[in-house]
Amino acid sequence: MPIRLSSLFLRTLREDPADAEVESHKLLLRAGYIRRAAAGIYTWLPLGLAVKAKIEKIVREEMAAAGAQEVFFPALLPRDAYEVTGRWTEYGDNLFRLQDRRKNDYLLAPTHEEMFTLLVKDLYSSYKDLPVCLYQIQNKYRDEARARGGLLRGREFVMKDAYSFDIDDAGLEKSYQAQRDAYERIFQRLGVEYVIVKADAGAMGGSASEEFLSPSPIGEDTFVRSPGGYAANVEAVKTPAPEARSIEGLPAAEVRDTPNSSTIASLVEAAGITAADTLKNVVLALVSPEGKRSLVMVGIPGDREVDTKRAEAAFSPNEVEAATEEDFKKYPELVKGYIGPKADGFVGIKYFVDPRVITGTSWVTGANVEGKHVFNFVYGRDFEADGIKDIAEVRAGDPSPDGSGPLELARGIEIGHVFQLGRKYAEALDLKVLDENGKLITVTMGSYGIGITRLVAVLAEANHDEKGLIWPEAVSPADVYIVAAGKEEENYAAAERIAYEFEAEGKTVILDDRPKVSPGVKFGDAELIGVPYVIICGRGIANNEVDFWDRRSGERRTVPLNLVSLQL
RNA sequence: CGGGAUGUGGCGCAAUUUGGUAGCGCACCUGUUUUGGGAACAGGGGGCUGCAGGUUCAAAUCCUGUCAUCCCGACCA
Repeated sequence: MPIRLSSLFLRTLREDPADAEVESHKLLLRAGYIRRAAAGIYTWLPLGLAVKAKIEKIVREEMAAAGAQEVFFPALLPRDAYEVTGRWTEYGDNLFRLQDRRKNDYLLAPTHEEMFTLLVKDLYSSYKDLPVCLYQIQNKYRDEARARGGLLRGREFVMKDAYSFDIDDAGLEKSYQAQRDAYERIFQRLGVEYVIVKADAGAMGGSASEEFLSPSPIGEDTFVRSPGGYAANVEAVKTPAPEARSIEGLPAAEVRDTPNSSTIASLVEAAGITAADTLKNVVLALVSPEGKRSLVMVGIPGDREVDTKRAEAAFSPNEVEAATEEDFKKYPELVKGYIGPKADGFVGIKYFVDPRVITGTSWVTGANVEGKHVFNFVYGRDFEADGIKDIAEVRAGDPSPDGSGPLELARGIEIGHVFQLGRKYAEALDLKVLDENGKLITVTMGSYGIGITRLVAVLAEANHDEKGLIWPEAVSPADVYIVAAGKEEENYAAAERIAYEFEAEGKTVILDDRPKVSPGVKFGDAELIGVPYVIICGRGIANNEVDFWDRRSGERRTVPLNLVSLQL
């Protein structure tokens, strides 16, 4: 049966809703795909549901092809499982918590690692059962501090999450590759542009991790790529260290007066050097998961700022904050504005340096005395560090870690994430199986996510013009959109006939059979709703002709009625 | 959580400065005419102005509190 606009639950809007900012959000609301129920929570209308179902269908087909089996967990979970892994507390304010009538704690699941792990533990106990890969397509709940962009970052959203279970690392590698390949096929079939970037795996304690980003100026993730094909999330970029140089013959370190030069800018101005010649020593406060606060100092080239995300990744699982006045008070040795590395170090403060600070490099840096800096301060001769921390900002033009050329910075929307979790959850939840020698071994896991509802937004974002949406064929709510225009009965009859012909061929049809609606309104709605092919049954019907519109190219042509079905 | 802004029929907005009891466009309903680019005319339905207090003869408007929403930032397995 064609979807009839005369009875479809739909109301299109002529004006942009005031609280929508990004195009996909505006258009999905205007074209009647979704309605806002609360901040970051959306109701799906028939058209929206059709698009979502198309995406899910493709995902299911490719998951099956990759050997994954579908299950379905509750979204409402008891506290227990999350207590074992510590996430009941660790997840913080982002977790939706609630109680039942007996005051037992529950949560709305933000993710399901625990449940999958426990399910496999529940049913399997032999290496012969593995590998196995399970997935679900499910609502997730995260009480985001700030939902944004409509479907782009919601507090309730649909995610496909898959988990692989293997007995060893080689198996995990294979399972990971199978999912990664499936993701490539899924995104290709959906017609969505994507870049696979290396991601930082630190926080989750696993090893390999890659994100699928869809490049977009409204993306929340910044990534880098090189002409030679390197791509990584900024958090994961490893700054290449230059070759160590000889210390021989370098001028001796020299403390000079540099009054009123407590900032890099004023120092550069006063000393006639460049910011890149200076070593900026940033004091950071680390807050451990247990809430303990400690200070560290990191020396980075003076022309760069600290990238908070990179710092968080480098010091994970600690949280990183700027040191406060109170922190400084506890360490009177630190002379603000003139802080520098000390041969014997500061008591209680670890000192790290940027990877670019290597043996033989010479710096201008603080002398730990008000109004003085030390020049020709050479790493490996005059000072050392406790280690390397790569927390400085990455800039366009920086060399790629693999030597494949200068990096370019771009924004992207995360649409998928594949991740070798390893044994973190299996260990925490005691998921073990017997191996062929009858010995218990811990299972190793992979985790693979695709943001289904986010994909609706990403596809809308990438496929629209000023008139409305233009869906890729694979996800369009229908294959063809037929408009009965004009008032003549035969136009409506012809539209009906064509609709049933397409349906008979297995195509899905939206039929605008609304009586007494002017052609302009119908054309406008057709363009707004965005089915890629539109057929107009109007004044041409008298000559057995219809108009065929290609929504994407804008091409319009008149075709004989009997050849209509050949157009698709 | 910090900064900014906004809450008025389904949607977009006005009236708030200067208190006087809510209006316009779209959408919706009825009728007539109209039908290839968001028709015309006539008639009509729908709003405790986010909520709670307060001031006042009188509050959408002033005051206090509170809640919510949006944007920027922080945060975001």
